[in-house]
Amino acid sequence: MGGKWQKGVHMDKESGVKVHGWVSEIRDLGKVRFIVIRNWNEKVQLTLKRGVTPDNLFDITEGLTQESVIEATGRELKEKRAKSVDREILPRIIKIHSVSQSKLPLDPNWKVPALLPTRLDNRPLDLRRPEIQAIFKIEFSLINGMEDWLRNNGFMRVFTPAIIGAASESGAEVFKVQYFNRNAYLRQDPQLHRQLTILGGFERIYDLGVNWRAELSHTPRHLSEFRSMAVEMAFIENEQDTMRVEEELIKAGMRRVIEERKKELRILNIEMSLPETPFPELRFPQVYDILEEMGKEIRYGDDYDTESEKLLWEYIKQDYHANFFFVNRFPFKVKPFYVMKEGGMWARSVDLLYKGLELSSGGQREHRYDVLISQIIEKGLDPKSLEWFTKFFAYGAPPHGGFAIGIERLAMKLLDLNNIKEATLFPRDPEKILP
RNA sequence: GCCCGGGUGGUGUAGCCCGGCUAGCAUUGGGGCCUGUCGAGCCUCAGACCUGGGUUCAAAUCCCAGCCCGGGCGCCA
Repeated sequence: MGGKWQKGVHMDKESGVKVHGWVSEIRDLGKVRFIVIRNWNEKVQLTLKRGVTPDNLFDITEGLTQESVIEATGRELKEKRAKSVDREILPRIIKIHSVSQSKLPLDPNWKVPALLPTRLDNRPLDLRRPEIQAIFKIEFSLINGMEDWLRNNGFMRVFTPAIIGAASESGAEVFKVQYFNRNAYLRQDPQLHRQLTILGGFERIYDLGVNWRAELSHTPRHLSEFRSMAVEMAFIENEQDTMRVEEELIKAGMRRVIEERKKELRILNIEMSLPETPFPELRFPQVYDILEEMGKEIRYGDDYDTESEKLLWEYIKQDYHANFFFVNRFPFKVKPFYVMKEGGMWARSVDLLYKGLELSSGGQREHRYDVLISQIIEKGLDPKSLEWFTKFFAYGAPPHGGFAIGIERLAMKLLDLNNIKEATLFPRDPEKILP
């Protein structure tokens, strides 16, 4: 008999409804026993009554523990009497798939909240909580909305290598891996291969993938392994084109979340509304003046620091009533060799900040072979070591640019999470690689 | 990597300043009572001072080291 799947529940007219899930609560009142199960869509109460329910169901559920996995078939009450569940069922059959040990390492019912390290050590149990599942459902919709927007606007998804033969030169520390009989590195950004794909004649691409950073960062906004939505496009006029794409992309992701994750947003108590576009743009060197007015002195030509990011957010909130904003024209000396210069000292290099946190870096890349080589020399790098990358610019390179948005950072800030690990299923940091 | 703060039953905490008697509470777990509970209730039992060293008659409490965790900074997404 083929039933149909509806909200994770198997429907079948003759035998009634079939439900499954993890046991959330058991309340035994002697002659009546309530078993509440939870799955990723709903909570269902099984009501067992002496005299109505077959006696064997009382027997087999006698030693049942919280977090055991069961399946039940029975009649659904048209008017449920249970308050805090979605449905109530009088079971006829109960099948026990797995009995959980008692003394749980954390309580998914959250009667006693566990701390983050405990939760991450026992992540599969933590993930059973509806509010944690809500985070990842929202993240799924966010990425889906972004990908759909990219596809609808002519971008093609590509996969670039995660293992690279030479450490790229962005300054971030890389993980070394044993590659047969020599050393290789895990990418800290798909940047350079995205550019090489552009040189391959693919004009609008994105790479949704993993990046690794071997930095000893102990902060609520860093991971050793994180994912990014990395976009690259050819034949741009200037870096403004990448900014227009980036803000629409973010908006499209948020629009999708608002459309299909109302329930999850409510669980997390988040009111999400679409930001206005275009996002405000601040530029160096005016950034120095803004900061100085706010009492923060940054030397002309230097990069700003974490405190400045927050100050600039304050400024943007007051003057533009916005939370997203771009910072453009960073000093060339604090950016990598491949960015396009602007007026000698600055670069067409753009960061996107949201609520005071850097979400992405990007901008226009240098596509002129001679200029690229001279910038490598200016940075004090060995042109020979980058030849594997630069030599293809000698055979025809279009103007191009792009950006990479940190997925977990975006999700973290959209959902007001206070640690990026909350937005990661199994986060990796310098200490933690298990589970 | 640097600077702060912290590790008490399975989970979350009180106690630490000012060392001292069965280390308190909640939740969880075992047993019992209850036919509509819903953070069920009531009775009862069980379970802990991160590791190592030092000071002292006596250390969860004071000192040192290590390990682990959290926050800030740097770096970045």
